[in-house]
This record gives sequence, structure tokens and C-alpha cells, in this order.
Amino acid sequence: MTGKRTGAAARIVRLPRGRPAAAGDRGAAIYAALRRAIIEQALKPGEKLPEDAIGASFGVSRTIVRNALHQLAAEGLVEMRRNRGARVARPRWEEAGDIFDIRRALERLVIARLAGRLTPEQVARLKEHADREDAARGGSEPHSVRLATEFHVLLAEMTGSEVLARYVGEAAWRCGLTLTLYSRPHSSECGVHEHREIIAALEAGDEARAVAVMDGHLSAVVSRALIDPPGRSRDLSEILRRYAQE
Amino acid sequence: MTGKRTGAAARIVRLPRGRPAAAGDRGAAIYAALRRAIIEQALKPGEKLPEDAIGASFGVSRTIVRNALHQLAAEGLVEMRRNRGARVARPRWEEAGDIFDIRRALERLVIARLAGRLTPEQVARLKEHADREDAARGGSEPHSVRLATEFHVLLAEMTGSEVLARYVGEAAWRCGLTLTLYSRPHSSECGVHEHREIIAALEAGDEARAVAVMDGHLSAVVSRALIDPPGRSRDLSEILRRYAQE
DNA sequence: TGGGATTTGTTCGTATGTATT
DNA sequence: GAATACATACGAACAAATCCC
Repeated sequence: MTGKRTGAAARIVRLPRGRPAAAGDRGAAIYAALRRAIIEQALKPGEKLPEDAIGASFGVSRTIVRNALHQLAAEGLVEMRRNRGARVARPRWEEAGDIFDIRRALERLVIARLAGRLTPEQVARLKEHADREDAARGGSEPHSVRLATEFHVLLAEMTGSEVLARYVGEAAWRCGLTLTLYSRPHSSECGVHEHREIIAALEAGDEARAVAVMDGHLSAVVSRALIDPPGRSRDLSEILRRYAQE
Repeated sequence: MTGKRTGAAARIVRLPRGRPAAAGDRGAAIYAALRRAIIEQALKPGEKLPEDAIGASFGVSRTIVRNALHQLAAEGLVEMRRNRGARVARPRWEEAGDIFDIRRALERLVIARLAGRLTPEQVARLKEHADREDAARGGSEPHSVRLATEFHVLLAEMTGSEVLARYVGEAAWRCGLTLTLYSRPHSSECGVHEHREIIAALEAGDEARAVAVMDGHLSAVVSRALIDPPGRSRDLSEILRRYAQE
């Protein structure tokens, strides 16, 4: 009942000093780090994300972490239940079809806007990305998934439409999360050649073919899905340490 | 590293806060109120949304308001610039076409899922909504816009897909905001009959016609757009008082 | 099922950054 | 352009809810 502070340390504590005005948006860094960690599966779907632990990992208070978690929740990468904290999102199997349909619809828009309108620089940039995807083959699965998703986000950004890019990005990352949950390992590698086909069709201005390839591409990805339940609890701060820099 | 304490540590006497700590999610109420106020144009695009003033209006601290504002920002109804606070979003004219394209793509998905699959109860519910839209004719323009948008959200919810409903809702409300910015007054009334056509086509299972009507409907709405710059500063707490209840 | 440990929700003081005169 | 006024960012304490024996 009378749990209020007893006379503990009533004297004036030393004033806060020294901090070199760190007032930069520390939250953005935490957000980015958590995002990468989730996308690359370092943090597995369903894993708990306690505010204290994360804050301690990054040396900030819970306030900052809270903001980052809320933002991730708004994007669907994190689930928050009232008074029960945050977890890495674990999209339901029934949702998988929905989100892929949405993504396909949005990417059709992207194709429609880009077909025959890519600059040589953009084409070069896309091909370069595909090269990187090839180079990553045989490497870690999460890294490949990330690159594959980034290809689609890159396309969306080339439309010049900020909202379109945001919607496609959100849907694509959520699809990636779903894939890591339900798809069989190494199932994503097959996509690189299709990416090159899409580039070629766009370059040629063949919108119909580009749409067809893209649709087939996305359908193929989702149809490869298999059930594969997630693992559980490792050491959180160890994981986050690797995502703290950059 | 963070073991510093600020001067407030010496405070012992607790504040005579009478309110029993407001256990409910007060933030949700603020969010909803602000949302309605924005959508019905009681808060005009570009209008400043200071945390203190809003908090004072609702009798909560800035923290709660902050959360609500962040959520609204994530949905695109509010713009937040670092250290400069929140304003009602003012979508750019160039974005208008983008967001309407996105909305159209998403609503095609909705139609495809509902055509020929509506239960009699759902049809009745939709017709009832159209009746309300008719009844609102001649009333306030913002109210009509809200009802018109809610018709589309209602359709999306009937698909049973939570994500699809969320995406459609977000896009639709953002379109509504854009319309209030750029469209000529009373331009939205024309939509009610088209809504009834959509219901009929869906009931008949005629997906192609439903899509055609929906596309035409959305295109018509956007093509009626005209430039009409927003007004400026009135009394914030007066406005919010009307949106506090419910 | 109850009580304690842990975690989240909320408040408010202070520092810092932006706008204004 | 410097000083001032004000709003936001962040941290720590308190209060309530949940979790876990």
C-alpha cells in the first residue's frame, strides 16, 4: 500500500551532464535495426520483444524502443497486444493468400507504370541488383530473401510514386515474413531468372508480358509454400548486437 | 550507462490526481476522435495539431496524444516532421492519381471476392447503407463523403480478409482526404446510384460488370476533382469538443 | 487461486530544437 | 542576427496489468 519511495537518496543527485546533445533520432536507428533483424529472420516470428531488453541492448530508454515498435506494428511486422507487449508478427496461414493477392495487384500497377519508360540508368541498376542476387546464391537463405524482396521494392521506387512504393514495400516485406514462416528452405532462389525476364520485358515495353511474368513469379513463390513451424527463444541481446551498427 | 537521475527524484508527495488512472485505452478514443475530425474536415488539411492543446482538450497527457498522432501518421492522415510536430496531412496533387490507382486496384480484389458470394444479410446491410447515403443528400458535404467512403470500407470488410480491409480502408480514407482538398463541393453526391449498381452486380454474380461499375465510379470521382485551397486557423478545442464523445 | 516478480502504460520534468520578433 | 518563446524528444518514476509459480 505505502509503496512510495522511502527516504532513499534524498540529497541532490549529480546533475546530468556530459551528453553531447545526442538528440538525433535514435529511434530511427532502433527501428531500422529491428526491421532488418526481423526480415533476415534473426528475430523469428512469434519471438517476444521486451522493451527493457531491447532498450538495454541499444543503451536507450524504453520510450525510444516503444516508438520503434509501434512503427513496426503499423507496418505489420510486429504484433502488439494491449498490456502484453510486442512480438514479431506471425501472419496466419489464411492471411498468406490475401497479402499475396494484394501484392500482386499493387505490382501490376508498378509494371504498368514502368513498361517502356525505364531509363538506361534504371535498367542498369536493376541488372546490377539481379547480379547481386545471383552472387548471393548458395549463401544464407534470409539474405537471399531480403535481396529478392528488395528487387521488387526497387521497381516500385522507380515509379517515382512515394505512396505506391510505400504500399508495395509494406506488402512485399510482409510477404517475405510469411514466406519465412511457411515456405520450405531454399525455395526462393528460383526467382532470379524471372527477375531478369521482368527487366527484359519492361525494357522492351512489353507490358503484357511483364505483367504475366510478374504474376507467374509471385504465384510460383506462394505455391512453393509449405508448413514449417518456427523455433523458439535464443539470446536477444546477442542477436541485436549484430544489428546495432549501420 | 544510463544510471543518471534528474532533479525530480526528490519529490515524495504524490499529486492529487483524482482520476482513477483511466485504465481503459484512452488513446484509442483520441485516435478515433481525431480521425473523424480530420475526415469530416472539422480539422482542415495543413492544420497544426499541438500535443498540449489536444491533450488539454481531452484531459490526458501528451503521451497519449502522441501515440494517437503517430498512428494517424502511419495511416497517412497526419504528417509529422521531426521536432516540428504534427499537422493534418495535405496530400500533394501529384499523389492524388497514385492513391486513386492503388485504391482501384485494391477494390478490384474486393469485387472479385464478393461477386456472387454475398449472403442475403450482407446485401441487406449494403442496401441499408445506400439508403442512409440517400438520406444524407442535401446535408453536409463532409458527412456525405464519410458515408460514401464507409460504403467501400464495408464492402472490403465483407471479404472477411482483415488485411484487405485494412489496406482498402487506409487507401479510401486517404482518397477522401484528397477529395476534400481538391474536389469541388457537392461533387460526391453523384455516387449513390453507382453504389446501388455495384450491389446489384455483385448480387447477380456479374463480376465483370461490378468491376466496370466500380472502376467507372472511382474514375468519375477523381475526374471531378478541381483545385480548391484550404482555409486556416480556427479554435482547436472548440472543434475537438464535438468529436470527444462517442 | 493467490501473491510476488516482471512488464507494460502513463505522467511529467528537463533538455534540445524550431520558430519568431 | 541574437534573444526569446514555445513545442517536441527523451528519461525516469509511478501505477496497473499480466505472468508465473
